[in-house]
Amino acid sequence: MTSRPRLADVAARAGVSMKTVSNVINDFRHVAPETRAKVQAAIDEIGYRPNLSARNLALGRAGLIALVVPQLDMPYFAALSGQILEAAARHNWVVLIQQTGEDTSVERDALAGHFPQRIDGLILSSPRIRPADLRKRTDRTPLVMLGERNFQGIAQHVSIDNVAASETAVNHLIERGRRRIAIIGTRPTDRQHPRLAGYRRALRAAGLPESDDLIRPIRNNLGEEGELQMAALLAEHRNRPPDAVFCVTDWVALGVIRALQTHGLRVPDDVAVVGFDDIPYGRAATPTLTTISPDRAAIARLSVESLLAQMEAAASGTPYEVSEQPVGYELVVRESTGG
Amino acid sequence: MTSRPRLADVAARAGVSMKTVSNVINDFRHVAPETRAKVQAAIDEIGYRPNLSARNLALGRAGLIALVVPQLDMPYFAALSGQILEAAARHNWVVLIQQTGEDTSVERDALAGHFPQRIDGLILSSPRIRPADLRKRTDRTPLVMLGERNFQGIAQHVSIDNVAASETAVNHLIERGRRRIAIIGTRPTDRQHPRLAGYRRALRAAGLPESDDLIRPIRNNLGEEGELQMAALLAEHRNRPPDAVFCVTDWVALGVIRALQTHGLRVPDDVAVVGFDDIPYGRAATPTLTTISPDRAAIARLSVESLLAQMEAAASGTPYEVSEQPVGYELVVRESTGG
DNA sequence: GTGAAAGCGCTAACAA
DNA sequence: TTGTTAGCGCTTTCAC
Repeated sequence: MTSRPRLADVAARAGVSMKTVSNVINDFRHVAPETRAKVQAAIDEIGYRPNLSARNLALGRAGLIALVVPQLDMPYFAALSGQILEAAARHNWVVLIQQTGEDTSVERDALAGHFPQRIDGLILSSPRIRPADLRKRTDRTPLVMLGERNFQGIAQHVSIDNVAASETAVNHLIERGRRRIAIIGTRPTDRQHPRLAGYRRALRAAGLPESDDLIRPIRNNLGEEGELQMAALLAEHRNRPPDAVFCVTDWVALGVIRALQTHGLRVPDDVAVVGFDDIPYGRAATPTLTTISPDRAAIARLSVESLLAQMEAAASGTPYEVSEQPVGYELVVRESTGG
Repeated sequence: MTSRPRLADVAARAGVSMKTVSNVINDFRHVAPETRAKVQAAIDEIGYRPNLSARNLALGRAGLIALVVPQLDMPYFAALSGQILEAAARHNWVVLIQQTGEDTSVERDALAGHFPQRIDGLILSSPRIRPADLRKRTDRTPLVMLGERNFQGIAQHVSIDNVAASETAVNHLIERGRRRIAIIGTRPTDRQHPRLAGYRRALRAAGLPESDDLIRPIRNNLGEEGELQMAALLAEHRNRPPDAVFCVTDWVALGVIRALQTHGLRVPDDVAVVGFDDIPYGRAATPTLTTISPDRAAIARLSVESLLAQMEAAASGTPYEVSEQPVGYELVVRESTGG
């Protein structure tokens, strides 16, 4: 056995044509059961495995979908990527993971289709891409956007309902008797921010006052940033600190907890904290973190399936109607809001 | 423009042959500068990008290397994978990430070369694979093993010196005046465990007593497991708890810290804690975690380069001598051992 | 239900 | 230094 067995070798061994072997491999109907068995036996005997480069070349596809995320070592994206890998594998796709390192130009390049390889589809999870960027896009590669921003009618978007989820989180704080609730991770003027919108809706529904000085922005999604902003908040409200904080991500929430503990405040007794994302650390932290847990498996599955649908639409000339595709989420109550 | 431009289109436009275009694309010497410029102009004008399926088919390679890790959402592997992605991209490889989910049979399948695609090389990071598994391997795909176990002369192994690194970590505790140092994450009888060996070496060098009841195993690398084992340790040594704990991973260390705080012990005042791996959470935890930080970028780079060297050796018929390839590490001192 | 042959886009002999 | 051409291994018309 000098080289790997080819389809022709299987055909020779089974005494059938290449077409028949191909039919068996691709699970086509209209193959006589005994022919199928004979071919399968030959495949097993010589240990044949198809050469994907050749198949993809013949089919005119790349066999590759790209997943663009900020960084793989950010826990939310690591978990998400893991799920997408599995969903893609179920459709025989290899996932080309591209890290942007928070570099907007890399994200724009990805949108424009500038990849080291040709790709069949693109899943883009990038907090920085705006609807305007998408409108400029001319590349026709099937695209799915992830993340909290809305892309109404511009691109297929798979996401939880961030407004409702945030409202749920803040309602939970209100139900636990909290009245002075801060939000860390957005600026009061950001009208497009769904998590801020949910926060406001919950306060309003409960008849609680909204005050912009309990809203603090972050420059990036890091624990250090949460720590900094929480410290600033405490400094500004020395006499009357908030009794709860809603953080736009778990990662920020961990920093917030650090700042609170550093300043001698107890979590949740003095200040309750809720995060967002349900990253693995939330369960190992002290205290464990209450959070919104999106159904990541569903996000992965629906994203991959949408790519497939877009390809099929393109192949058949049917237009593909983009939509906002909602997925489920759950409030996970842990120690940081009193268990 | 009905279909994507091909190499032949570039050749026609530039008025040269396909061979010349190929030479330019692959950056061969012996192309007249002006010819090169002309071809490059044509490439830019029609927006040509090579079809990798066709190239790989012609070259008889897959253009793919596989990376096998337990789970992408385990922070150490997420960070490592991110680095390997980048190192591989520099050599024009796409990385097929395969998650084993701690399933040993999946790991064995990977070793045997059972992938959904053909691959050019394999990087395997799996705590469960033993030298014996490797000896049975007949598949000739270039292989690099990662992780703490040694594979002397059986497979290329890229890793920090785990014995020395552990000794460094424990020495640090000793220098801070700790005398009763526990280790969590191994059983006293495991003679092959490099981190246990380093722990023992440090104690012996300092003339400290070794006692097997300060050594606790874990069933898997989880915070919950660290918490459990630390609680058990405290229960057994109620009167005289250890004054420091060396944990075989950061993930376990976070659980250990949880258990200590739950039992009213202060970290590091009462008990100092050192972890291993330098996962991102260590910086966001309270207290921040002292740890051994392996040079992950070097691990990634050397792994990919070794695959390349193995392929070249195979192509030229030269034997490839496997070795233990050491990479650097660093002790990062943070709050959990007193800053 | 099965077979023969053309072609997917690229590389690399071999020629010139 | 550049051109010609035969494959790489698979799918897929089209005939049987």
